[in-house]
Amino acid sequence: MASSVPSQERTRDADRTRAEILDVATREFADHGYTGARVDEIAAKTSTTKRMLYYYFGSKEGLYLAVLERAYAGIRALEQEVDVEHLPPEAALRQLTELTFDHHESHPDFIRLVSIENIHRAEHLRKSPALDGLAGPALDVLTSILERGRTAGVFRDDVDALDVHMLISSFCVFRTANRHTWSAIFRRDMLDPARREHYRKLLADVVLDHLTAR
Amino acid sequence: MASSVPSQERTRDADRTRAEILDVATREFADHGYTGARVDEIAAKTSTTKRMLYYYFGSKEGLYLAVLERAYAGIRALEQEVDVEHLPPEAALRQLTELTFDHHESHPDFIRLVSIENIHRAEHLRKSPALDGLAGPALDVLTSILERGRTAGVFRDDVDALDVHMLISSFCVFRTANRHTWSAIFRRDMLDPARREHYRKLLADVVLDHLTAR
Amino acid sequence: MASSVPSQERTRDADRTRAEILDVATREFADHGYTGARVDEIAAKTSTTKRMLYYYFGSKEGLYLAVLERAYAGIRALEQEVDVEHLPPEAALRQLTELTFDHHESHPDFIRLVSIENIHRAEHLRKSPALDGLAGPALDVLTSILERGRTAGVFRDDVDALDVHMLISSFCVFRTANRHTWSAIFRRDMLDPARREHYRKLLADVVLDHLTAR
Amino acid sequence: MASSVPSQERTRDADRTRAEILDVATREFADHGYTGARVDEIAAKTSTTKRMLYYYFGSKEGLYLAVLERAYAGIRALEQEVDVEHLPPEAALRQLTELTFDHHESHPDFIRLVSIENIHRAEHLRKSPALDGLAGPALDVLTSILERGRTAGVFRDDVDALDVHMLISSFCVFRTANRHTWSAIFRRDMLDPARREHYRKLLADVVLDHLTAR
DNA sequence: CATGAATGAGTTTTCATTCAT
DNA sequence: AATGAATGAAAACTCATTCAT
Repeated sequence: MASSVPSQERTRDADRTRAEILDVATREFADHGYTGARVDEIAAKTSTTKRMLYYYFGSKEGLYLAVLERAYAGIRALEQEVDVEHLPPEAALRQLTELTFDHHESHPDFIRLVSIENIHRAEHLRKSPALDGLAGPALDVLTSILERGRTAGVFRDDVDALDVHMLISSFCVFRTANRHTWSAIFRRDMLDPARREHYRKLLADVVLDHLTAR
Repeated sequence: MASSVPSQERTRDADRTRAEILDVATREFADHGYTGARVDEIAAKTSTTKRMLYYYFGSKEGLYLAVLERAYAGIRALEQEVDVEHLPPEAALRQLTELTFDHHESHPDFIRLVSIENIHRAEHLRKSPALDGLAGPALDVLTSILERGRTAGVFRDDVDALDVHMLISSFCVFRTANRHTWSAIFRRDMLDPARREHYRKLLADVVLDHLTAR
Repeated sequence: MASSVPSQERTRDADRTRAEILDVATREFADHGYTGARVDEIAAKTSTTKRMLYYYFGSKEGLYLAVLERAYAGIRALEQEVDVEHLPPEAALRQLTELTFDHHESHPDFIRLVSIENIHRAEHLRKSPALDGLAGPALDVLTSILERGRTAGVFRDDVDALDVHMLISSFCVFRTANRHTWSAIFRRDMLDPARREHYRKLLADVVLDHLTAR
Repeated sequence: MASSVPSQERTRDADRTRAEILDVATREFADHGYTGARVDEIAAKTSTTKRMLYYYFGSKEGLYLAVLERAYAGIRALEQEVDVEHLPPEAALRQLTELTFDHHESHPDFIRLVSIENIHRAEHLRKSPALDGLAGPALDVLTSILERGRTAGVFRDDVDALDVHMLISSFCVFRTANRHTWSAIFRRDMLDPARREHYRKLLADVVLDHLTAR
């Protein structure tokens, strides 16, 4: 039966091949940076060949771009998971913060890719249409929570949703992105599972303390 | 005068050559990453030749290491500038936070180097003796301020100096390190001079709100 | 015919390329030593490029190793040529000695490579599996001849096959390996064809005189 | 007193410096070959500097030549040590053979230099006047012994002194020069002190067996 | 769609030698 | 007679990409 649906078969294989290449490439780019990653190495770790890689993605840069876009696309999922509209503003904000925290922790490759892309001044990301509409979803939930909080009189009214997002992101990103130099200098692993809960609560406290101050 | 002391002259020239190479190399490594930086390019932007670069630093990695060590050494200067012992704890903490903020803003190359070094899992930094004693100075002032604040009853007593330092650093580093992807997505330049004061105050507020909460 | 079997064709081309590189490299390494040989020069004398050389052999050392292994492998052929079992011991020993003599004379590159490898304290050869089982074949025939000679009472019984092999080898190797300094000092070319027969007989006589002495 | 004879002083220092450089250079050239030896390395292992090396020997080749000439000059000493005229021919030949054997064993660096020079087809040695008159002394004693032996009727009369010298040299040189590949293949160290006497006697026996055969 | 072989331009590194003092 | 710094040419090696089949 399978052999009677060659085109679908082929397509499914093609998708599988593409996905495999992207998986491997994500790991390699995240591990060694854009320049540091080796096309040969990526191909070798794949069940296909280098030729396929060029067939599907055109060039090293094309492959990197595809990796980057897929990584950002995966991130959008966060917002859809969130359902905090029914919670009171403070609880909702705490939960969103913690969800963001969890999300960063479970996507270290993505954070490394972002670091790498920043080293390259986001020249690839900027050219990509993948980020269109990435800002909205990321902020909508937060904006709504802050709104409710302000209306309810529990949140200060001089704060910007994007700044709160920046505060949360900076902590979450830093914890993963700067893990190695931090541990080299301060002998403390910010990703030590034993301290996870501590950091998770610390961040939420910091955010709420600021929003509810005075 | 100087020209009458030949041996010093020679030494000074060598130091000047070394320093010039390090200046250029810092820029190039910060700009393009370790792998992305080109020894040829570094040499070309120098008044000496590629050969000298190997004469002084042995290899590309040796040069990168020297750049990294010098960059971290320059950071130690911060702590010596700080003199907040005479201020009341809250004012002192605010000032230390702002000084740290300023310091990061004025050393973008250093922050890029740190990002790059994290991509490499701090393998170079870890091997270097340059980071010995880097932790202490960075935390001593903060520890003392927190102590005073706790004694005076104005600061909570369940906070770790290193965590406060992490909170401050994460914001300062993120603002510079993730500038480009942030701006690509949210269309807001975190380094826009017009928003500088805003962020500077925001961070200090956040830190103080948390320390003085309840 | 061959052109109708593409995969074999490809393989054969690759083998041909490999073999060509090895041929040229053997000459160059034998001529100038390991350090003295130039990768660029080897490549230039090839119908391919330097890149291919690295593609197949990984590094200059890898290429040298391949050259060395192939050279030693070629030597094993000697033992298979020898068929002296039907001769009486003395005639057999004389013939084996002369065959060894001939073999060395016709493989000057091999002897040079061995000299070179000794300068490097056999560090490459020692790491190579190519020499496994090289000792056996080289000695089996000789051992058998000596045995027969002893049994027949024509050879002394206090001689070691390996020592006889050493005696023969030293003369044959020296004649080629030290040709140049010898000729510079004594004005006599040990490889002069006119003296070939003389040396060939001399060696066999020396070996037999010792084996049959008393 | 010493300081009152500056020119002699200087000369003596100069000689000492020259000698030290030659000592180090001999080791380095013998260890790594002509191309493999590094001028920097030689200078570094010296108590003087690279400049001195060029001052005294002009170039790497000049230094190598000086090393080679000194090494050959040292060899000439052998013949002066020998005093076998009072011994009967057979004993004299045995003793000369053993002396030659001992001499080679105690000059491994010289033998390595000879191998190296042969790799370079004796191009340096040939240009050097150092070898003039090297042949004579080396053969005079042997020639005289053979003469006496022939006259006495104990030695065959169809042997050439130079061929006997070649027979002796080949064994002695091979034992040192090919030590490493031999041991790699046959697992027997030809320089093992425990086998020294054995080889020493073997060679003398072989030489005498041939000379006295029939 | 697949595959090993091939390529050219570039990248790091090395080395004997010389210069300024 | 001495020294650290400097140099240019060459050597080893790498990489993204394409070709032939």
